[in-house]
Amino acid sequence: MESVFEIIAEPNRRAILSLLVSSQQSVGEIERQLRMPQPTVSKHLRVLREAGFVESTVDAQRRLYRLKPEPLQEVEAWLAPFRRFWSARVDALERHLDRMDQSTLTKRKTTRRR
Amino acid sequence: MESVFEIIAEPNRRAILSLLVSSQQSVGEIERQLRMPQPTVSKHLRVLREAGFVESTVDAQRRLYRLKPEPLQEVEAWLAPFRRFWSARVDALERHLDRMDQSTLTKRKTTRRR
DNA sequence: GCTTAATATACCTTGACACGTATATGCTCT
DNA sequence: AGAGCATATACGTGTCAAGGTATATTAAGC
Repeated sequence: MESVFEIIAEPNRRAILSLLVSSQQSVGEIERQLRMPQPTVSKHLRVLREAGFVESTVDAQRRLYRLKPEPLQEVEAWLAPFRRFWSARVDALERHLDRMDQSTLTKRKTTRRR
Repeated sequence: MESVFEIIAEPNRRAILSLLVSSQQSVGEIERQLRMPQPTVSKHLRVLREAGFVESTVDAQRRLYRLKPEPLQEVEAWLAPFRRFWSARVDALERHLDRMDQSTLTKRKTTRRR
């Protein structure tokens, strides 16, 4: 389980991460919201913690888990070069469509991205 | 091999994708540049093609592979909510640093993101 | 101090997938 | 048509990680 990509390949872990975007959560809260057995949650949290995706603080018997940004920023960084690529493709497609059919130009313009 | 995340979990596949950012490549070119056995390249390309990451066109005996944007945009989309989260964290850190040490303010400001 | 709640860990089993080696398919050129 | 190159597929094997069940740890409250 070396790379950040292997970590987020697991659906349950992605679910946990998405859940933590809103706010920190205890193990029990995660368990209930995602309907997964407690050992499963704990094991995935361990993987996420060791990979730096989350950190935990102690609150009585509970442990509160919250996100840490670095690993996902690593994914973001890997993705960056591709972003240039696909926005170029979208632009090219739009230019192509503009030439093909002027009648739908207005409609498309309103929903154009970037 | 359902999700796009499982696809990009494999390091060789990520290498192939990164290689294709610059331009389309034949199987042999990929094989040589990444120093991996030909069946390995072909098998990974098959996975990438079936998942929509790449498409191929025939050029005599060669097959030229090029990127398709959609699956990686899916990753991008999943990542989006987290981006809000970590830029907030960075801002908080910067404010904190601004208070701590005014002497380095100028230098940091020049390299600040977003 | 004992019981209960919250979380972590141990152990086992199963399945998936990446790799290597060998072979098949397909195209080109003479 | 046959030889040679480029790419794809088949098959057998080993590894590793996820899940389930059971149990251990730690803290709280009476």
